[in-house]
Amino acid sequence: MRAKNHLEQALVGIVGEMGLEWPTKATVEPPKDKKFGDLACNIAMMLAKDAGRKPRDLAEDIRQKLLKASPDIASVEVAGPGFLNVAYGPDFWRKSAALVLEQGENYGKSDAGQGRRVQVEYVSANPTGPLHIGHGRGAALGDCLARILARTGFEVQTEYYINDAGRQMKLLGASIWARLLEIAGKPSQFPEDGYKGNYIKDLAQDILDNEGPQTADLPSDQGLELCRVRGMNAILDGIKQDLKDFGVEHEIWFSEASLVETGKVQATLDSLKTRGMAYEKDGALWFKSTDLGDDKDRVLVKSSGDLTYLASDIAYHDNKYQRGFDLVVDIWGADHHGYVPRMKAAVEALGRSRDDLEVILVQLVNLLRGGEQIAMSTRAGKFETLADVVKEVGADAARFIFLSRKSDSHLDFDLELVKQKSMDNPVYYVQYAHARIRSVQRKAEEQGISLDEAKSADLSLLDTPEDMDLLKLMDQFPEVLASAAKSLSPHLVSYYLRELAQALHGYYTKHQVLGAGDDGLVRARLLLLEAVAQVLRNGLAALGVSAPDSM
RNA sequence: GCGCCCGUAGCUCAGCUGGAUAGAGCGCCGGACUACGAAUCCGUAGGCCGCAGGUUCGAAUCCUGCCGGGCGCACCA
Repeated sequence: MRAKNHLEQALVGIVGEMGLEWPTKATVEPPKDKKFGDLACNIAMMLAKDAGRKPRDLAEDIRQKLLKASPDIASVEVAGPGFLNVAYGPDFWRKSAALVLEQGENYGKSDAGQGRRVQVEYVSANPTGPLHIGHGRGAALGDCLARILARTGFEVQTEYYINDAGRQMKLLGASIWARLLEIAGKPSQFPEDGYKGNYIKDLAQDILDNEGPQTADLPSDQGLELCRVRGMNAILDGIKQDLKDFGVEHEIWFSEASLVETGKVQATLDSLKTRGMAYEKDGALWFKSTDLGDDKDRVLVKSSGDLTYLASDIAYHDNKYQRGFDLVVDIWGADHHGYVPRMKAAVEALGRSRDDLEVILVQLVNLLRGGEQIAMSTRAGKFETLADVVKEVGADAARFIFLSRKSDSHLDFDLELVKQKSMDNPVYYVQYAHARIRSVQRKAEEQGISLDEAKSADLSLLDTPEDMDLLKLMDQFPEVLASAAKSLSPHLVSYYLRELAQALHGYYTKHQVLGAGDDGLVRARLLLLEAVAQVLRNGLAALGVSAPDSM
């Protein structure tokens, strides 16, 4: 980050002096291959046409100016079609370690978001049953995204939307009521589309235990309502607990029913009508979403007078923006992708830019055990719950797997593989790097070398290629976070951590720290290791994964 | 039929706001503990980046058309 900023600034200055404009598409980034230096820039190729010169000639000019611009720049080479390959001197890189230690757990943070207010809404599963593994993926993603955004200068709030107003809730009540009557030995009819899981019977039993056997004699409308409310609350409590055990806590739990009851839905519908975005036809109220890129208009109020889910969802998003969010991020299961165009249309109809809503679609999780697929369906009551999976493999391992893939690719989650403490689950690889450093530090203290003492070490003793690799990687961390935030892609962070851990393990194998011989060198290396440990901690914290002192 | 996502090494996947010989882990094969934790490290082999066109000085990356897989196309949520 320091290096990139430094070079970019220098180049912008030089380009300006030459009377040329800095193109937004110009890039300054680490090249694929280390032999091309620390940073490569394509500016000469971008500007060649405007300047009326050959890319390589232009690059040569810039090269000369760049060398004069800063003593930190050790070398500049013109390569290939006109790349500028820039290398910084060791002293420049050594400052990375000092900076990390100085900033501690704040290292990596930036103000890239400039205080924009962002809401991340995720999981939001209907409270009709326990969370399954697919919800876990959304939970990990949303939670991690919120952590990353908070570290990069956004003001973030997390939220869970409870669909407590619709048909599914009635169905839940009916399912429980039927089971309750069954247990009480009364005639009952289980609803055709009802929820068949065993937890429904447990809920029925709980209600009977708490309310007494006479509950089964209630008139059915009262019984249904009791079961609906009790069932929903019990399931919500379970969901909250499961999320908590997974390291996920939403700040706001927002009720759909509250929107309906307070007349917010009606108000939003009225405002759509006022804007000419809604019209009546066939006894129903329609949203004119075709005006805004949807392929057909959508019903808001059914001819029966009932609200559709879309109506309350539009009102919900209206409410979000009224709460002052600049950007709303919704994390949905990929099976809802068809819903995106109408929601984007809705946001526009509400008078916002459609870019003020970002929908992240999370592909389904393919749950396996030893290569064999495990079937999942909430309705049929056959599934492996999130709680079961977390219990079996641990929250850290599960989270890391979820966060190691971009969200729009399918994910194979093999319980047996995830449990293995090998590179099949890189979480252990990264955590081990941290634990290893901790172990060295413990040994150092046993030998009477304190960490505080090491902080005054002479960093110029760090001069091997492996030292430089670690220093350079640490310098990249703030930018990794910023770019993960910008592209809403937490997996960038887990890939980065794997790379840093790899460099650390390599360093560890090649260079003795405590056995370095020279006292000064021992301290310098201890300091380097503490800086690496700090970055590992900061990165893992951004993922919501622990950084253990020993394993 | 229309729409969205995916198709990169034997397997699981990065890379996709175009850039220099396409990367990682696992697996295979071969090495490294009388040194701070071998949950580690080092090395070898392995690729018409689904196919065909197009744009460009330059395409895994952008555009078009096919092929294959997944998911959607309700006055359900």
